[in-house]
Amino acid sequence: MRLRGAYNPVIRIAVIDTDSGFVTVLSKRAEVAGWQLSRSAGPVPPRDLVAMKLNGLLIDPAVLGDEAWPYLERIAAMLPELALVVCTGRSTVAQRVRGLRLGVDDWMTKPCHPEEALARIEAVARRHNHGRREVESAPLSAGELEIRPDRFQAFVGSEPLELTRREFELLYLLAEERGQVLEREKIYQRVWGYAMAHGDRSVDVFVRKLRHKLEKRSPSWAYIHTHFGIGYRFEPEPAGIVKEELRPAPAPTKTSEPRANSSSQVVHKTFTAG
Amino acid sequence: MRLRGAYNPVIRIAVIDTDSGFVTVLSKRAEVAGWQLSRSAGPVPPRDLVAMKLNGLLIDPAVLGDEAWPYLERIAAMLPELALVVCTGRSTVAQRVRGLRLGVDDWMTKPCHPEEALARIEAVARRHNHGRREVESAPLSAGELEIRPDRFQAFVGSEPLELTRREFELLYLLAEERGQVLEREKIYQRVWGYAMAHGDRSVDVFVRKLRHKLEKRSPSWAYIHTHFGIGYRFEPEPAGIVKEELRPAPAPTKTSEPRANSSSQVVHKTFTAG
DNA sequence: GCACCCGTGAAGATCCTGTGAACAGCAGGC
DNA sequence: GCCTGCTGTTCACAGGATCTTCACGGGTGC
Repeated sequence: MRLRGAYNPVIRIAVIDTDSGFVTVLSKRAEVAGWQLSRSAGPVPPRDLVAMKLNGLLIDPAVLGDEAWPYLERIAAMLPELALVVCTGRSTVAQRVRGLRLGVDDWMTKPCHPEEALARIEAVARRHNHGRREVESAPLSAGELEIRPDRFQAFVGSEPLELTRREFELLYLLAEERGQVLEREKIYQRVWGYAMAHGDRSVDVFVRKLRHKLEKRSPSWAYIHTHFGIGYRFEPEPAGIVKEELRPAPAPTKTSEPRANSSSQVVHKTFTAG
Repeated sequence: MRLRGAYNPVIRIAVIDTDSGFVTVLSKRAEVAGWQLSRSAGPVPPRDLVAMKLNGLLIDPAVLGDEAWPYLERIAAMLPELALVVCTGRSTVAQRVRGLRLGVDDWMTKPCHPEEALARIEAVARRHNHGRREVESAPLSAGELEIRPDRFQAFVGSEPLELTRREFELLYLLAEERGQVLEREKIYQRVWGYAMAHGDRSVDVFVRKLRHKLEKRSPSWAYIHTHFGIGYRFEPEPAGIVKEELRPAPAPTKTSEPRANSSSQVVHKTFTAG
């Protein structure tokens, strides 16, 4: 195995099932296909699933007992990217529909063939990856900035910004979607890999850190713009633009003081949207 | 409670199947869910499928005979965005795996419950929309206006209207339903996400703010029209038009004064129908 | 002419973001 | 094992931006 970036192409799936015969066969097939498969006979805490950075989860809810529905629901909500496939014994139409509406991606009935199980997981993953970006290794340029995924670092000239990993990933995501306004939830989902908890301010804090480091190395550019009530947008712009030219008539009433950059306060915002 | 997008795209699916009973029930359910469903008893040329702008296709390959595999393959290749679901009689594991690997997203076995069929299509579509850049990122044009969901903002030329989030969502909703008169309650329901309290004037206030900003950037057009006792309608019209051409006979009575824009008062209303 | 509806402006409440700092987790070095 | 530096997370506060609400008056339909 080799090191890979944050954007790893290895397919990692987990199986939660007590039918060891089925799981063993599945495991063999998965190995042939080059997938990483981990198995468990009981519920795995959602936190751990997050840490495993899974692409798919095949689960028999029967092993969860009463906790099955809440568990599935929690998983689906926390990890919307995860290919969540159920494979279980008899079930009613209502149960299947409930599961699918909850966020389960596919529902198979046992006995099911391992090959079909893999094919279905694959189909879900393919569907999911469609919208996704291709291999990311090409450096991006923006303003004075050069963002190099191969180094997990951004540079101004030859000076690195000394970004930490999360900072880099956030910057890279924003820069990839240059010009687009990204909602906080989307950002969190894509950088952290799971759903943002209500009230989490991490994205804001990291944006602040990024701005700080960006400004240190590239003071005359503004890169990250706030969109009130929505999220952030990446777009390199020469700083100091206050867009006066837009005002039809400045109408210098009385308080016509320049209002320019007072001391160290810097205008990060363009507030295109509120 | 949080803000939500107001964009509710219609889901369009097609069914290719000869089992008219099944299709009829399906069709009923789809209607209830607010989906558009079109039916066909034989193969539909891929070109036509493209033109239909479908979100999903439910198909029984049995009606295609020998052409089934190539047909499925062509569809999957031409329309990777389409949720392609098979629902057919008995099949072998090998057939199912082949189908899934070809690009079929889900494979059900008849007899299958219509509700489950819809739930599965929905599940595929949901998965698909996740990785994807917003479905509704296509900008709308109206008069001098360009409405860009990717920026949560509307522009005239390159000048943004500087709409806040709510203002934008309201404008976008109205523009999506261009030409339709929308009741206040409906508008509130879709933009705010919950039912409007009796006597709430928020919609009116936001329409006013919108008109104000629209007029600032695009003074020679009227976009939002009031329908007394009902609600509002979006339709870009060059300003100053009083719709004389609609009256059977202009019959220039006496009040033929230009009634043009007196000072700052502007006519927002067209009052086509009370 | 009379109810009712809508446009308008403003004020207060509410929500959102920037900011600084404290806290927790982890890895490496001693 | 213990200390230390680096990261990432969480919290509380303050200043603004935005949203809601209200009252008033003119407009509209009957």
